[in-house]
Amino acid sequence: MAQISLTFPDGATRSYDAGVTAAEVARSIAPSLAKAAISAQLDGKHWDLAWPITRDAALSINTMKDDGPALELIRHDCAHIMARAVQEIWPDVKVTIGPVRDHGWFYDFDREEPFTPEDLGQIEARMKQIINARDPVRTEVWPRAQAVEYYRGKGEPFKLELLDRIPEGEDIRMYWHGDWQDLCRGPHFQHTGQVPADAFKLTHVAGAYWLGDASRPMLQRIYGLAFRNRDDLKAHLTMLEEAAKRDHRKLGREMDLFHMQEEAPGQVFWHPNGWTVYTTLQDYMRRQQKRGGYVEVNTPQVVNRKLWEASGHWEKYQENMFIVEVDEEGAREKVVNALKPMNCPCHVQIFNVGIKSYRDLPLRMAEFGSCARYEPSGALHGIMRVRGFTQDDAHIFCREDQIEAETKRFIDFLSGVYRDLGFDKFKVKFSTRPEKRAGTDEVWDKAEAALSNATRAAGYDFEINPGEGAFYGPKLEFVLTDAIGRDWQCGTHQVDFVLPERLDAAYIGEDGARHRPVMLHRATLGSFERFIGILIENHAGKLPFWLSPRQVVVASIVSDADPFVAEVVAALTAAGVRAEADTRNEKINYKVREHSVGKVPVILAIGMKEVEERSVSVRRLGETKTEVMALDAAVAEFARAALPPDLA
RNA sequence: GCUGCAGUAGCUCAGUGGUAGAGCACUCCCUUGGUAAGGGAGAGGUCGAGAGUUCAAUCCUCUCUUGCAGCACCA
Repeated sequence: MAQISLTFPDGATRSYDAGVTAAEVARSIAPSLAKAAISAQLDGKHWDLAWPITRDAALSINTMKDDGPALELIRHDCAHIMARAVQEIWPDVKVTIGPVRDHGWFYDFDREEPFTPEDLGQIEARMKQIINARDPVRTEVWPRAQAVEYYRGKGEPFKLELLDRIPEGEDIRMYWHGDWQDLCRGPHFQHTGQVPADAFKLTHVAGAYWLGDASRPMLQRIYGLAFRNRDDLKAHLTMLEEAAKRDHRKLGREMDLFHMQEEAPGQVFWHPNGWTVYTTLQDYMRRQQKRGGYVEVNTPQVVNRKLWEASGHWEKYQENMFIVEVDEEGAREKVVNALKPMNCPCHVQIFNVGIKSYRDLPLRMAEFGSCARYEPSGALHGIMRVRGFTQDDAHIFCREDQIEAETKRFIDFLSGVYRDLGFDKFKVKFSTRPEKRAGTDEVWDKAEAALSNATRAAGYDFEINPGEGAFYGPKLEFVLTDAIGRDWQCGTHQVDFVLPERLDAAYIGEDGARHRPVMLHRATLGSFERFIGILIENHAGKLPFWLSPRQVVVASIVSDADPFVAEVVAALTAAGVRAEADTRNEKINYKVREHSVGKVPVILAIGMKEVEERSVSVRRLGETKTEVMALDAAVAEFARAALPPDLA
C-alpha cells in the first residue's frame, strides 16, 4: 500500500498508509488525543476526522480548545440536529440549507405553516434528546446519480436543486446524524453528544427567500445561537440585551431627540434636542470642508424628469423616486418632476455654468444635500434607513491624473473626521469593476490602480469586493466599528467617468481644447440621520460633551438657592455652554434621576453651602461621586469641554 | 416589496362581544428635601383608518396604514 507522509505542528513527520483517517492518526499518537479530537486541519483546511487522507500534507488535530473549529462544528452540528428534530416532529417538512453564521446558525425549511415560538421550545427539547442520545455521525461520498435517485425518492426538491448546483467533479457528500441524513460539505463531529446541550438556544423565526432570490419561494428560517459552554451563551445573550438598550429609537424618545409618525413614514421630526446634535455636527462638518478646500453649494429639491433622464437615474431608479406631478397652466400634459434622490446631476449643472478652465480643477463642490428616496417599506429602520435624509455630499471635478492625489486627500480628510467623532478604527473596502459597466478596460485599469495606490499611500489596507463597483466606476467604502463591535458602512468614494459624459461637463485644458473632467463622488458621514443614529448607539446615548444637546443642568436643592442657580446658568451660557436651570419644587434625588435618564453629561447641584461658597457640586453622568468646584473653575472647564474637537 | 407578528392615555403595558384600566409622565396642593423616583388630589383615550358580521364591535372577518423581526433592496 502506498505511503504518505504527514507533518505535525511540532515539526515531526510520520508516515502512514494512504487513506488513513485523521481519527486513526490521532489514535496512533495517543489514546487521550484520540478521545479529545474533534476534527483536524489538513494543509489549513478544516478536515473531518473520518475523511481519508491520501497525500502528503501538514496535519494538526483539533480539540475543543481550538476555538474556530470547535465553534464551527458545534454550530454546524446544531444545524443538522435541529433539522433532524424538525423532521422528526413534522415529517412532511422539506429541508433546504443550514449554514453556520456569526454566533450560531440558521436552517431554512419549506413548510406551509410558519413555526411559532412554542414550536421552538419543542424543537429545542427534541434537540437535547438527540444530543443526549450520542448518536454516531457518519459520512459517505456518493455518485451523483445515486444522490439524485435518493432525493427523488424522498421528495426533497430543494436538495435536488442543490445537487444540480454542485459543480461536476466535486464530491457529493452525505452525512448521517443517527438515522437522519443530509447533503453536506462537512466536517462534523463524530457523534451528536459532542454538542454541548446547554450552550445553544433557538432565537427566532423569519421568512427568507430560497437562495436569497426574491422571485423564489419564501421559506421558514429558524435562527439559533450556539457556543462552547453555557457561560459564553449567557454572555452573548447579555450583549444582545445591551444592544437593545442602546437602540437609537428608544434613546431618541428618552432623550427627546426626534420622533417619526405615520403621516411621514421614513422621515424625521427633529425635536430641539436632536436638532442641536444635528446642527452641531453639521457646523463641524462645514468647518472641516471649508478647511479641506471645498466650496459649498445648494441645489433644488424638485427637479424636472428631463434631468434624471439625462443622468440615467430615471431609467434605473424611477420606482424609487418621489414623483411630483404639476398641472402647469397652458401645458398639454402634466409636468413630471422628481424630488432629488441624489445631488450629483445638480452639481454638474453648477459646474456647467460658465466655461471652466483646467486652472479651476480640482473643483471640490460640497452640499448638505437633502434627498428623498422612496425606499421599500420593509427597509425602513428608525433614523438609520429613511426616505428623507441629508447627505454630507461632495463631488470633486478633476483631471484623470488628479484622481490619486484627490483620493488620498479624501481618505486623510475622512480619517480625521472619524477620529474627531470618536471612531479611531475603520475598515476600507474596495469594490472593483462589475460585469455590466460603462467605460473601456483601459479606463477601469487606470481608475482601479489610482484608487488602490492612493488608499495604500494613505496608509490603509483594504478588502476587495470583486465586481461590486458602480457601473460608472470603482468605489471605496469606509466601514467603522462601534463600541459593541458592530460594523457600519458610512463613507464612500467613487470614481465616475460616465456622468460627466452624459451631462456634458467639460473644461478647457492647457492645450486649449475641451476635455471631460472626472467626477469623484464622496461622502464622509453618509447621511446625518444615519450617522446620528450610529453615534447614539455607539455611545449608548452618552454623547461626547460637545455633541450633547443638553450639556449642563443646574439643579437647586432648596429654593433659596434659585438666584444663584440663575447666575450659574448665565455664566455657563455666556461661556458657550448649553446650560439650563432646574429649580422645580422637587428633591435633588428626583432631579438627578431624571437628568441621568435623559443622558445629561453634567448636573450641578446648588444648595445653601454652594451659595455661600460661590461653588458648584458637580455630578458627571455615569459616576456616583460628586466633586465641589469653584464656580469660575467649573465654568472654565465646561466651556473648554463644549468646544468641538477641531476648535478645542 | 415578501413572510410572520403587532398597533389600547405622552411612555411601558393589562383587559373585555354590552362604548375601558394600571404604573410612570402631565396639572394642582402639601412638602425646602444634599446626589437615581417624598405624599395627596386631578385631568387625560373615536382602543391606527375604513368596510362587513351582529340587537350591540376596541374585541370577530376583510381591506388599507404604520411599526417590529428577518429576507430582498440601498444610485
